[in-house]
Amino acid sequence: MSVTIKDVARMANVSVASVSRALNGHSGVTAETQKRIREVAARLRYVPHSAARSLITRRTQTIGALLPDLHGAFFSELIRGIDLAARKRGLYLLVSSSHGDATEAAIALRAMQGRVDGLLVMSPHADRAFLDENLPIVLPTVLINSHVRSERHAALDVDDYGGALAMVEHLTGLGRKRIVFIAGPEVNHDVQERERGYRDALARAGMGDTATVLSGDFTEESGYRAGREALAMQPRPDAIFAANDMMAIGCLSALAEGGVRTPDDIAVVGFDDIPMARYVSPPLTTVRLRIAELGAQALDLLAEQVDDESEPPVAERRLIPTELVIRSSCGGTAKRG
Amino acid sequence: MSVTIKDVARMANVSVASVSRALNGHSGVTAETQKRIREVAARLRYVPHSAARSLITRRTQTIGALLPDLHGAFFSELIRGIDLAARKRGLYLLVSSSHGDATEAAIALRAMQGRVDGLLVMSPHADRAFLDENLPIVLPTVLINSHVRSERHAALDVDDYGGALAMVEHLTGLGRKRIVFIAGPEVNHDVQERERGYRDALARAGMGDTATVLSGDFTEESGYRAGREALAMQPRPDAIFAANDMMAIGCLSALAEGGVRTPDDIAVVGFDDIPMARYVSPPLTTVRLRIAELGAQALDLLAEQVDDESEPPVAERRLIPTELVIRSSCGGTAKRG
DNA sequence: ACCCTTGATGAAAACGTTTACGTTGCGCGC
DNA sequence: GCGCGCAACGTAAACGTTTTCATCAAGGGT
Repeated sequence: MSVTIKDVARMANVSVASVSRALNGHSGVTAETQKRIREVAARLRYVPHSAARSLITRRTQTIGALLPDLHGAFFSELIRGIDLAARKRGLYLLVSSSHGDATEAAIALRAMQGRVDGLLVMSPHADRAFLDENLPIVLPTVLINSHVRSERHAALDVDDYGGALAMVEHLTGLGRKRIVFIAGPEVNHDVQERERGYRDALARAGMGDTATVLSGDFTEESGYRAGREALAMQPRPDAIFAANDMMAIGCLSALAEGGVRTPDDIAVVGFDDIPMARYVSPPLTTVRLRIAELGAQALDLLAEQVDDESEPPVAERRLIPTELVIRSSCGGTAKRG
Repeated sequence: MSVTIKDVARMANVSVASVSRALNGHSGVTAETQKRIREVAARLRYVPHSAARSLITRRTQTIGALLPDLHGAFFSELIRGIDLAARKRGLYLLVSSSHGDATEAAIALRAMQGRVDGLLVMSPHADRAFLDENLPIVLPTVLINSHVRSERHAALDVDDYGGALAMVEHLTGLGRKRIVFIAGPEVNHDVQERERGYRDALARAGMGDTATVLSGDFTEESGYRAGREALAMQPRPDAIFAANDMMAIGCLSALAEGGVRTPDDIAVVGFDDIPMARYVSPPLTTVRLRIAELGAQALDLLAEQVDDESEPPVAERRLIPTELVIRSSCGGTAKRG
């Protein structure tokens, strides 16, 4: 049926061992015979049977990615980053996403057993117990944007804290005095970090006692509600920092409805830099996440672990920096589009 | 090191053959021994070595997806659809995306050789010659949204034509008389189909001679330019159909700037139903694509082909229906949000 | 009582690689 | 000229499954 290493060996008048050596660039084969073997292989369109190879080398050249049910841009950016980095290293990418619950995620994780050399895990279900239960200890793993701190697994997070800190410092720098924060789902790790950045920035500015947190759930509607709440406050805030862009956008509507000018009366800023952010009115100042970079670096980190199996996996933890995107909704200097 | 079928066999006092049979649910093993073997396997946390299995069965239980550099939501929806359908069938998903040029895509395609049981191909580079050159004939393949008609490969397309047809019929039904179309990149297959739908709908309404096409390239800016062009036309159009939402949004800006009311003076409609579409002012009437369904059905189609290898792959071609989303930018009845 | 069928089980081959080890031939130092 | 080392190459084992074939016991029909 398909052409195997034996066919190549026969056609080139050598043993299978030589073919293997020649094709893998190992020593112990003349440049001349190597050339001949390579030519024969190319002519026969020989492609090594990956399963057979994996069986003996115990390497699959594949890494698995366990991803959550993400919203559009985030997901594609992440995969793009991972995929590009993987291809650069000649690795394959096995993807499993959109798990409804922890059980589904566990099944997916288990299914990847033995098919991958390493694992990229980003999942809301992936808490400590979950990982201990479902992850084979030996498998190199990198946790992406996880709240779990494990001494066994490396982790790579987006710098939510730093981004929020920078954003609030920008607002205080512009002279805003009463900055309220619209929070997101409580369980969300990103939200917690963003709120922490908000509080710390206020504290640094000596305004720690002004911290005010309105509740939200990442939806536009909850942002709208929070906006109306803010309007009713006495004294009124002069800036609103929403934990994500969708809520900021909802908030903008509420303010516009209330006849309040943005940013003149109240500045509104968000987080994520979703595509829509630049099109709302006024264009939204926000924090950009470099998701592709997150994915790429996660893969690199993982690949390093996979490569030197000698080392016990260091539980390194890296942060991906965020970037302040100043548009006009904050009333500051517009640095970029 | 890891636990193999031999370990299970030894612990259960049977041969490896029986273990294989028991675990795969084959006949020729007592219910009793099967139970015993299953228990031992579970206790040892035995998981079959997939490479060894693939080596002998010549099945990898994996399907490959060659995807282009897609924009956010489209990409994630597609993968979600594919992934969900794949998991339902116990198949794995090997992804390779974001190929800059045809060479990169070819390399990626070749690399998947032997690692997958079937292929999902969606790529602007995947023309007839490309496929003939890089696709092993034996490998079941489904082409997604491709302009290539091949008698060798099944194909699954979004019904761009039908969507455009319905949209234009909706506009004519509302009494619009001078409907112009903003085209996208010429090479784009979707664009061509959308334009074809536009022209056919006009022809059906007996307005074939009013067909007017402005050029665009899918960017918001090109939509803006086309909008200004439309404003300058004599007589002015009373409806603008943009080949995608981003251009429609750019067009809206141009009209607003020109002091023209939408939809009263000129209706504006788009295509894609990107998330932003409902948030612009006025909310955009558009055509929704069911991308997840596209992905899911593509996988199903492929899986069928993989399963009955007896049949020579029928070059079936299916269409995924589109859905008209009526908002207020067309001046018609708002049916949904 | 004997043969034949049937069903459960085991032994071993096969899948296509990589690699440890053995063999050969050649050049080089003495 | 002789042994020695080394490079090139071949042989065969090993990886962990599935599956074919053989074996064996039990049971049923004559």
